[in-house]
Amino acid sequence: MSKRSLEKEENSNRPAKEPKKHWSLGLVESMKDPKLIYKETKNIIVIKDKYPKAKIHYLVLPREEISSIFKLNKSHLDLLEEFGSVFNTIKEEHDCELRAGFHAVPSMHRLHMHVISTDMNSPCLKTKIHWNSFTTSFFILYEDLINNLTKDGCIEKMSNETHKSLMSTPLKCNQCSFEPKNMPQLKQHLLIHIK
DNA sequence: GTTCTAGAAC
DNA sequence: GTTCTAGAAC
Repeated sequence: MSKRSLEKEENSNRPAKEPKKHWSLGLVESMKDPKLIYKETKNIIVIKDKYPKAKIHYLVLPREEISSIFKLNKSHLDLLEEFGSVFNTIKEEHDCELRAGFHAVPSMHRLHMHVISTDMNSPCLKTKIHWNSFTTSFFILYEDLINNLTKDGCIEKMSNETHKSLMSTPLKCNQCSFEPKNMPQLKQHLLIHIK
């Protein structure tokens, strides 16, 4: 008698034919989820980050299928100008300091600009990589990206060496000179900066 | 991107 | 013994 292998479907309600999508397409899926959409315009959708790394954390994405910052050229400057307008609008709607920028090495598909508050106070902020991806030059500020694109006509890829080096940067508070020993100590320390 | 967890660090 | 980090995930 042959042994029947068990189906390894995560969701048994979903038709088995539907292939499981790769995690890196998660943002494209999230853009379709009304529960996650914060606001939208003709060319842009703003969603709430599913794993926010601060009290406020949104993602600004184009409806156009631009996979990452590396597909950008000068023809996209108008679209990016709209990113800036959306950022200004979001700032008007919030009482806290907000920063806008892009990860130098994005993990997820679809060009996305992070709009994140400086408190960095969130249960989803867990690792050194999380921290360094928002507090080192791995985080390309919106204005810097515009300047680089205007100057070079494209966004240069970061070398693996630079990437590795930035991710292993020793922890340092983003609001003072404190250098915590580890992540729990950093997270505890961040609380003193909350008004 | 997150989850899980082995083993390093304490 | 417990806390914490960091690498694999087919």
